[in-house]
Amino acid sequence: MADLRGGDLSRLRQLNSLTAIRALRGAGPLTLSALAERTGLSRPSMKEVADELMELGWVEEVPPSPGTMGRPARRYRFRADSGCLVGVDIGGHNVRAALSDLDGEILAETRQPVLPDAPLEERLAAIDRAVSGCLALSGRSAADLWTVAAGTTGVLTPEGRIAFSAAIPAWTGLDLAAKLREMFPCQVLIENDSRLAALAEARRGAAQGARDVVFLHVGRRMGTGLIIDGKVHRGFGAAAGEIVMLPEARWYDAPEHLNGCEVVPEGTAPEDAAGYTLAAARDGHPVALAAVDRYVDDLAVGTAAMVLVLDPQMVVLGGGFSRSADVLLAPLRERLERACMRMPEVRASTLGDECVVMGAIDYAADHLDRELFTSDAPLTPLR
Amino acid sequence: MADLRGGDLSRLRQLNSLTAIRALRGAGPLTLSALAERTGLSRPSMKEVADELMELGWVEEVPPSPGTMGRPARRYRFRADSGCLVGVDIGGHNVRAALSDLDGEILAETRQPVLPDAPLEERLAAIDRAVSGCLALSGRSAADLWTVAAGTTGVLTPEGRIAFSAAIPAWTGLDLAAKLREMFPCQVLIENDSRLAALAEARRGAAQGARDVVFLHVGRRMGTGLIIDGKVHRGFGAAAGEIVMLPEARWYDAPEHLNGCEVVPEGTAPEDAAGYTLAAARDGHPVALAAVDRYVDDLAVGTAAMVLVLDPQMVVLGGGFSRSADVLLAPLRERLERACMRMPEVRASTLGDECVVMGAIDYAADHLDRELFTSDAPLTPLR
DNA sequence: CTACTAATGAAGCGCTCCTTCGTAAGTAGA
DNA sequence: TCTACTTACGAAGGAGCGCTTCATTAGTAG
Repeated sequence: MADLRGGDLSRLRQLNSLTAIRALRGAGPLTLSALAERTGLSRPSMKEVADELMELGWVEEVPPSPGTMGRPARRYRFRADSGCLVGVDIGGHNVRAALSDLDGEILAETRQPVLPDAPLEERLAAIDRAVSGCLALSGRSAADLWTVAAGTTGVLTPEGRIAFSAAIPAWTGLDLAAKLREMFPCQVLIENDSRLAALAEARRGAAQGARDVVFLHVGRRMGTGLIIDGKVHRGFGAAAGEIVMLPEARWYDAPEHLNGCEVVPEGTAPEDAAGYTLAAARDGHPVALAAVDRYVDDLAVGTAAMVLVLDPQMVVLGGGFSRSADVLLAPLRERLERACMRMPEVRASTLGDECVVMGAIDYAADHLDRELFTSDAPLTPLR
Repeated sequence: MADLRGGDLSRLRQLNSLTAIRALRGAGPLTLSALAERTGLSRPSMKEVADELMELGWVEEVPPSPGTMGRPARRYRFRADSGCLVGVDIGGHNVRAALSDLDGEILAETRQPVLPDAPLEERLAAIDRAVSGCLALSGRSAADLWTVAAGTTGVLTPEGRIAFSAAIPAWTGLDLAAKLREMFPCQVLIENDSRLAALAEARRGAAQGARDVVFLHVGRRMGTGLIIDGKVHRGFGAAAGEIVMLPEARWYDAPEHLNGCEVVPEGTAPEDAAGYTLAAARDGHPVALAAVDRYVDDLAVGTAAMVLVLDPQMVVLGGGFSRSADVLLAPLRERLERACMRMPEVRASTLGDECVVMGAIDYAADHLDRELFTSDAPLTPLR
């Protein structure tokens, strides 16, 4: 029983304007006739709508394409550049940011290294530098910012506070949403990084087109992100996907099989240890293979639990260890095959390190879409 | 990027007609002025819409309510009685059916006993008798049927075939949807019984108002139903919620703790065994209490897995054993409290045996709503 | 230079909703 | 029983939006 509001004539115009914007966002520049055909409106009506959208600044004319038969047609395009979205990935060692236009087309990316145990201010400063860098690279100013979406490790509250973060000690307890709202004069969204990665994979990556996706962040810490019915599933308390907390799922200590393997050279930094084991396994080293086997044994238990609960179309493997997906995928598939009712597709991430920022951009773009296409407010003029 | 179709004037009228229907379905009979206020339309426009809906048969006039100041106002109501929905629960020992009007208001219920190992034809005949009984009780004919929604035990395929049913041997492999379409000349929907029970609890029962619900069917066989974002979650292959298949979740053999307890008298029918244990536990019998403890220990593992994955607002306990929820709830809560990131509310089902048929009715009503309110087809006249 | 193609722009029409205002049908009180 | 008051009804006039039609315009092809 959603909205009980009946429509005015102006409501109809609004609907048609939004339909036109949608059509223009979906395809490149379109002529008036093409636009009319797609929206089902007559040409004269379409013209009127287009004029109004031009006046409001949502749409602009581009030069007609030459070399066609007949009189050259006007072409219109959505002014995706009239604002920008920023996605931020706040990790332990790096703060990444990406800037996109309103269509989610990425225009600039930056990275700022930061130490895991850096004090709070330092990390916030890194965020500021990362975002400023993107703005500078793309020749924008903070006034062009419509939305900043940030993903970070740790368990969040629904309001955007950080309930707990193992990877970033200074993070726990912080009201990140409030801090970012102080820094940026625009809409601010906070989400868990694995969830954003999941979204990116579902939109642009390995799981493109799938409505129900389980994303596994395999790395020194396990994490997951769920896409259900095409949307990020965060749960009532924003704590969905935390199956790593269940001992029986055997995820918590699983990475230790790789980190503690005897093929890892003495004195290796903890974040590099698993890489040696995975590399050795790829070369057929029996001890490393056994370690990978034990790792996948454990990994498969929690994964099977998620698959059995949700029956997703696809499982995507991301995170640090997924660079060695060639070593992990086959044994993981084999175990899941035995454990699952219906075997989902299992794929490796195709987006790599930029996964989270892209997901953040997609998250921001989704939010914008919802605001645009489901609100009852009339279209406002764009500066 | 849903629909790119722009609107005509008639589209506006259609929108307003649907809004009016929606308003009338939500509240009882409404006067023209009340209707106009709720939909935001002006009175004259509302009148025109109402006239049209009357002509098409969707709405009818009821006598004005007496005793009011001023000139008595016309009142209109949605003709919920111009069709009916039937929900069917096909279980091992019983086939239940309920008949409702188009608003989901239940008008008749029937039950047909049937043996678990009865041949296929016998069970289908029981379904026919159960539905016919409902029609007779409410004075309807098969021609009034708009939708039949059936819930049954077992694993389904997305198309409504029965992939596997442990409780009803003759069921496995049956194309239930096709069979029911032969029997009833209307829309036929098939769903897993636990999912329908979950829907009923979310709409009318213990979890009313919650958008994300985990329903546990606790009984001789474990089953689950998930409501995510207010809708039944069936998964890509309609196999969601089958965590009982995961040995580590410790669900599969859990009921044995109750069935095999030594307080159960020799020679008790297997379906009654657990009842003795639960009753003895309620009386404080130490052996029974220990059995219940072991049962809940196991139950909590799989439940914690689902809660950690989904972070639902609520967990509802239904199924045969939930009649003894007083014995089970406290220890279950205690274990979940320790295992879960965010503790959900845990409640007992309030709908009892009629849970599945009610869920089936709600499922059918949802389907009808979607057809009505999201289709672009104009309103058709009702007979 | 002419024929052809395809988009443009203006005119006229019909539908849907809105506002306004006089009228009708009740109740409450003298 | 009559009058005043309240509330709904119904008709009239007006504005906005989209549709169809048709003459006009700006290109390409030969």
